[in-house]
Amino acid sequence: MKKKPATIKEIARKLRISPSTVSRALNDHPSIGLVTTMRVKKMAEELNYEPNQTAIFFKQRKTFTIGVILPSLSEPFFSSAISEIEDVAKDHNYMVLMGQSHDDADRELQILQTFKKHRVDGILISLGKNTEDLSFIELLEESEIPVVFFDCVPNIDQVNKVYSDLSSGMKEAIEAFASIGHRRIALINGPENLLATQERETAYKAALTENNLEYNDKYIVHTDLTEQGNIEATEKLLALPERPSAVISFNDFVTLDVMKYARQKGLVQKKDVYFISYANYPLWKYMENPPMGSIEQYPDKQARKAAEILFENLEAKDPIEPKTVVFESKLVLK
Amino acid sequence: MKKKPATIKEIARKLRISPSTVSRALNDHPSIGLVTTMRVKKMAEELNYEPNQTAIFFKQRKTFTIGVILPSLSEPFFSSAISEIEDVAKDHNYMVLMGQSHDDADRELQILQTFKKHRVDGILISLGKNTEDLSFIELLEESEIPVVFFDCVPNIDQVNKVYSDLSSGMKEAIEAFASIGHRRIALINGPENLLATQERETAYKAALTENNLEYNDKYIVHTDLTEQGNIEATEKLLALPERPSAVISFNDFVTLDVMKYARQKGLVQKKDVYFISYANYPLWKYMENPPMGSIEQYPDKQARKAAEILFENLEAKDPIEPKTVVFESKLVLK
DNA sequence: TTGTAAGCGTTATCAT
DNA sequence: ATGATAACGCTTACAA
Repeated sequence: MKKKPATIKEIARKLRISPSTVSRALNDHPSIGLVTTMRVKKMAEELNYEPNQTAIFFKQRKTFTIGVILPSLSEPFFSSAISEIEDVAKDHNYMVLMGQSHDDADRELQILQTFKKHRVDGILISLGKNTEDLSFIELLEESEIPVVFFDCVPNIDQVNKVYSDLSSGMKEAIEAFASIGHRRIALINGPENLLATQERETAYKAALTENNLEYNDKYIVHTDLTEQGNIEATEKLLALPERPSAVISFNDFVTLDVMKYARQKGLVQKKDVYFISYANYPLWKYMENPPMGSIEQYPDKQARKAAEILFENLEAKDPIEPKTVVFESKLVLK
Repeated sequence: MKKKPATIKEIARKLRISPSTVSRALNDHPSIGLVTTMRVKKMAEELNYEPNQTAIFFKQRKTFTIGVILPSLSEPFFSSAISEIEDVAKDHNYMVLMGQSHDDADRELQILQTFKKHRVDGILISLGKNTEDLSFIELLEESEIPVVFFDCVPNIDQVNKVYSDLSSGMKEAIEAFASIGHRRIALINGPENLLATQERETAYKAALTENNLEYNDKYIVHTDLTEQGNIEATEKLLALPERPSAVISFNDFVTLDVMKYARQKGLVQKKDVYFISYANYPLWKYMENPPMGSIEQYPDKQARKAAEILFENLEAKDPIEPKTVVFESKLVLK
């Protein structure tokens, strides 16, 4: 026994007035008499009337929904980002459609297409680590859906993007190490094809130079970010004749593996070796022996800004020039 | 210069055929000739036609969207839950609207209403810790939106629910402690008003009895789950004349604080005191000195099952009897 | 095999 | 102050 939700027509029929009057009354249109308005509202109440938003979405060509694509919510970085996004969306009376790419470019594209099908009003996206084909951006431009990239952003102009400048934190990290006497500072970097990897490398070299430290390519190793890869990278460093005394790694997860492995090899942290990494893991405070510091990238600030830019676009009458916002990363000592 | 998306009408006009033929051709309706079908598809391609889903949603009274409400994505438990849900949804060609209650009953209700407004086809919800007013359930029943509760479920019949039986894990934990000689086993429980707290307490007492251990109410303390609360609870236990040698806590986050505090007080883990807690933190493997074990509740299994039940309901012709599925919690030693 | 027309629920325009 | 009508884009009886 399905009882369909009440409609404006029904209210109109019961009240023997026209649907348009009902519509206006419900929207407190000034031209409708107080009495009528009251009668309509009362009847709406009685019938448990709820406007059919799908009809409204359809008519208004707007869904009050934004789509968010990010690699994985299991990374604290992104779960904290999406929380901010949800809050901003809520303030604008929008809902959030969510999709995880799991760093899979195909899946990313598929989510994007589904978002488009669902006619989201705007899109926030943090690209997956393997996304290389950026042609979808043109597609989005054609369909005039505003897009803001954050965190992992495409290396092109004329798009909205919010990201973190990795070099400021790298500089602080190397300064911090240098100031307590380290001269052999290694970098455990990520997969070589990643922009994020290249940025770290550039920043690393620049910061060494600024601190009058010699660059030695033996001190840069790479990991594919798996546990196995992290361990292999560590082994390479440990095998060096002049072992590094300080290590900066791609992210906290890498450092966790590296620290564990180094511990097994009998190395004592903050004595034999010091660690700093790009932050994506907020629970160091519980560790008995945390690394020396983390380079923070402030996912919440990035995400909020990205969402705000998106809503500026959504609420603007005329197209807005693409914006780029960069937040400095910052070393935070533990 | 806005170019509106192409519509079926446009294709029809250009091809000088009727919109219905176009519609049928696009949907591979068997009655339409192959030639026509081809011509239509070609033209659709040329015009970059994309069906306006909002119109389809409206007409079909379906949005192919499910809403998921959960307390907070920052808890690994829930981020892993929502990943499963997203995967199941994807298999059914559904999208996921996401809302975090942050354990705030008002916000929970508000999200629920927005979901209803957006006409989601179904809802998955893990109740917040403070939700006491369950009257919204009737509202949902009236609007005939299928709902499946998971993890934190209401204590009523005639609803779909999937949750974890806390007592099996508690039993295993106490057995594990008893088998290595512990006789003074404490419970650091959560806020007293929570169902989850009451369940733990009941299970704790039952398990003690089963293992011929004496129950002493001094060994149950409560925390409000803040760091401060966790520490105070620990202090109470440490102040006891006969200090417990083993501690089961409400969840891993509590244990993290407790372990840290105990360490500061000079207690050595797995010598002076042993820990087990309900799992919500998957990164113990990186710890130098993890607790003895965690009681797993398998968020992924719960969430998947809940989603599957939801889709059964969504795809069923006739109403389905409410289902209850219980997974046993399990002690996993580290 | 294809076309015609009605309808989904709402709102905006134009009349009265 | 209120009503009639059309329109949003699509699907689907029913007709031809």
